[in-house]
Amino acid sequence: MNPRLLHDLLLARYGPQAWWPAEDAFEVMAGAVLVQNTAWDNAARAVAALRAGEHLTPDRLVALSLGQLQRLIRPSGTYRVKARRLKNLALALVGIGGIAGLEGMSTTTARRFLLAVDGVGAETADAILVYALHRPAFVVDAYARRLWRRLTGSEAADGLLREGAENTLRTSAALGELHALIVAHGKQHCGRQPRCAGCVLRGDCVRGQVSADSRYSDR
DNA sequence: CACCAGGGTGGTT
DNA sequence: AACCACCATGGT
Repeated sequence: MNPRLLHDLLLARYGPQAWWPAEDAFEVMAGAVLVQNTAWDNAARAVAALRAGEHLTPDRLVALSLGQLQRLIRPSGTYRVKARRLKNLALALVGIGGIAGLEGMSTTTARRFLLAVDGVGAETADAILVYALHRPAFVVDAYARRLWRRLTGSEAADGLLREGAENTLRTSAALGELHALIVAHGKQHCGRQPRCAGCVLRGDCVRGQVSADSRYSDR
């Protein structure tokens, strides 16, 4: 399965996703926590509330009481958990001198730093790396695993999927677009019919856009 | 009414 | 290492 081919086919079908419009890096980071297991519209309400109160910096967020923070982000769901996680992240950033401290790190160092925050797992860390810091990182999520499974018929460790994509595409723009496209494809398309998720590569759902012989090409 | 959404953690087997 | 309950709101 070639990530570049997948990127090109999905892009041709769904178009540019213009994902994660945010005013600054910390807004992306907060959004990445708030969207965990949550529909984006609900996370966006919480982000808007934080923005409206001008709380979207590490220092301002740390200054909020837990109760105030919980009240502001309530529409995003699991708000007691997320309030704690946002504070953990903001506090960790304050500890390294703010966003600049994170931007000064190499991508692998930044990734370790983010993963050390209680409440930031691999998916959230990679989303922050690619969408907030514009690093070449690929977000492996449930859609990507399912697509891989259906295209190849086998399982693969998250790390292998991630490195495969990162080693092939190499730019944050392409890797961020690929993840967004996979999500767009995964949610809008054939949610739980096992035979359908691979249609973009098989060419059988695409109405003449994709030739049927452009399917497998192992990396 | 059930089920899901741009997950992660902590506990149990 | 593989499961599992839990978190909790808003939309369909």
